[in-house]
Amino acid sequence: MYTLIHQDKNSKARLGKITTAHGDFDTPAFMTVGTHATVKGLTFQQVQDAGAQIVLSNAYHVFLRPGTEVIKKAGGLHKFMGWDKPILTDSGGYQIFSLALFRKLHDHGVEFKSHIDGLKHFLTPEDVIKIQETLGSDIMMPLDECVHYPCVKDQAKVAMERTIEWAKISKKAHQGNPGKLFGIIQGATFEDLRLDCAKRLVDLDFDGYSIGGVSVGESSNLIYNILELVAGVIPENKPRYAMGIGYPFDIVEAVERGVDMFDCVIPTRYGRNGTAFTSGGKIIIRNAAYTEDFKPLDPKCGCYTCKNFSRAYLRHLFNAKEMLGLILLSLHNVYFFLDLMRQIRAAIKEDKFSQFKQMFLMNYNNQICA
RNA sequence: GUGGCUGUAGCUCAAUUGGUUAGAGCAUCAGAUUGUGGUUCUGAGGGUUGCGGGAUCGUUCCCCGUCAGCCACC
Repeated sequence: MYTLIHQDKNSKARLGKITTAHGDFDTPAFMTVGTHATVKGLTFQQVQDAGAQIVLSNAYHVFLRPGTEVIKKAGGLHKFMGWDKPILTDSGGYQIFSLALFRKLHDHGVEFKSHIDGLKHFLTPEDVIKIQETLGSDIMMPLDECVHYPCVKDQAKVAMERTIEWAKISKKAHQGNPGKLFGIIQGATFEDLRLDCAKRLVDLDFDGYSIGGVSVGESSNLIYNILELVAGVIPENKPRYAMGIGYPFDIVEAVERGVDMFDCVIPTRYGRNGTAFTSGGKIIIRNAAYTEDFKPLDPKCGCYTCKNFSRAYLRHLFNAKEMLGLILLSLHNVYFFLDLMRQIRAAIKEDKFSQFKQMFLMNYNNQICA
């Protein structure tokens, strides 16, 4: 499934390719998030034009609405949403964290009380695999338990053990399925738990390994530390996926530590809330400073938004609460993240990742666009 | 012209019928958002209470004058 194409000579950054039933994608890869079978605000044509080779969706959310029966009748998630390239589906493990008020955890599964209609749904690890099979997911995540930060060690260990147990059950339930299945490494910020979890999941031999339970409130340095530690024990021939990461600088730091895959709501959520990411740092487009700023968001960007619209116009759209503002900023942010990945891959190919990182962070932190 | 009602933050309105530093929503300004619960959350600035006088220890509140707006009647 994973082919290592080139290992950067001066860092752990690596260039690779992942093969799925719906085509290949290059790594390091960023997956735009399409929780409800849509990348919010964008058509899949726009997502593809921005350079996306794979998108992420969410089994639990799609299971709740429209429901797996509808997806089945539609001929699978790809056909339903009109995207014929790879789809990775998250299991609902993150919803154990993010929807903590709506669920009860048990050793054999999780009971969710739907935030949509209040109905109770008990989901086992087998159920979650079955849902993802019905969706026709190319890369599946097993049900896992993601804990809050800070978390006491005893609690982190319980969640980790449960996650490993569920991983075993998921692997068994997944047998014979064409989709790939990853193992999710938990263990919060405790190095011994992380190493123990990684080792035991590697022994179970998954198609790839996710590093979960990061970016849940801890500092960047703690995140980098765990990523470096865990990436170091995942076999070289398996992809490493840092779930929910992150800011552009987080992605660059993680790539340097050998991480291959990322997903994050940041480009679309920030886009909807009026923040753009640029090579010169973050731009909060509502700020009065842009009232008469007729430059593009990022003069170095080749996206439709930057080629056609000014900061002043985008600020106007946000102030007037016009939906085009959300769309244009989401489009730019998605393009920016995907373009960042293209630049990262190009740098690794030439063994220049370290120089790239240094330049990128310098420009980004100096706010040269602002 | 006469009578009545209303004037409080940029806007719409509060202020326990005279009592600490006149509040709120919206707007403005700034910040937050990490495997998405789709316009959210947090903070800040902003007042000569139309203006002038008076009574009172003390007034957005009571009295007088004046200005503005609205309504009714001549």
